[in-house]
Amino acid sequence: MGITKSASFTTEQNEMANLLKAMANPARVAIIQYLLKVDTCICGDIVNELPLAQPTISQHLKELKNANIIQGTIEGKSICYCLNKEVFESIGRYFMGMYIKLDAKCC
Amino acid sequence: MGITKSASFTTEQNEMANLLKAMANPARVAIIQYLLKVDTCICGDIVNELPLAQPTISQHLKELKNANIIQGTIEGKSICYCLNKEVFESIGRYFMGMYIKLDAKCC
DNA sequence: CTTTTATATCGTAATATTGCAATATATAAA
DNA sequence: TTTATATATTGCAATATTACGATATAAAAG
Repeated sequence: MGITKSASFTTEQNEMANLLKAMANPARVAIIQYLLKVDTCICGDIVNELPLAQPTISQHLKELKNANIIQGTIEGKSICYCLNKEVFESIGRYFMGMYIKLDAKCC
Repeated sequence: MGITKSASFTTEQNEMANLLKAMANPARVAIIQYLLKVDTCICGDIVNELPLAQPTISQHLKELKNANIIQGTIEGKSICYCLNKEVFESIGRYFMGMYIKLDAKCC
């Protein structure tokens, strides 16, 4: 039905799925990589960096903000965005933890 | 348009987005966690573990297989599934790498 | 061969996502 | 105040995802 049966799963499972979903789009991957590359708060120029219309990017930024992956501060008439470090540590540990627990041998 | 402009982004960006998308669903998060928990190849009992119908789980397993996150081997009339270790190392490193590069200070 | 068990595929309904034009809002500059 | 610049919101069309009943396939058991 296009609707995910969230109620059937744990809060942790739903939260992880939502966080991953917020990153699971090439435009948002590109935004994250760009924010990492410039290594500082950037004001405004994300729109010029990506081959998408301004409303589309605004929408992607909103989703990243909702997922707490980025934060934005109003700076005059533009907005400064940057990545939230803790989120990347948390996801990184999640996956590295799985990797370490996993056995090398498989079926 | 519901269609992602994949052609506008790099192969790496699209591949990362696809890999994350394959994990970005609570049912698939639950499947991955279950496969990790049992810590061995399991044959058949995923359907009994999750509150979803058999065709739905079959579909989720197919998506995980397509993304190379799990692999399945035919074992008589059932199928043995297990997680692909490399994928988790690769994603883990991706996020930990970002975490390390990130500056503590933000806007 | 027939039945049982395990899994896959098809078809379809409900809902979600993506992208953008048009437009709104808000601040800064003139 | 008027204009320019930056970002957000609305509304909508195109497409994707999720879930499942019905059915198909495939191997093992009887």
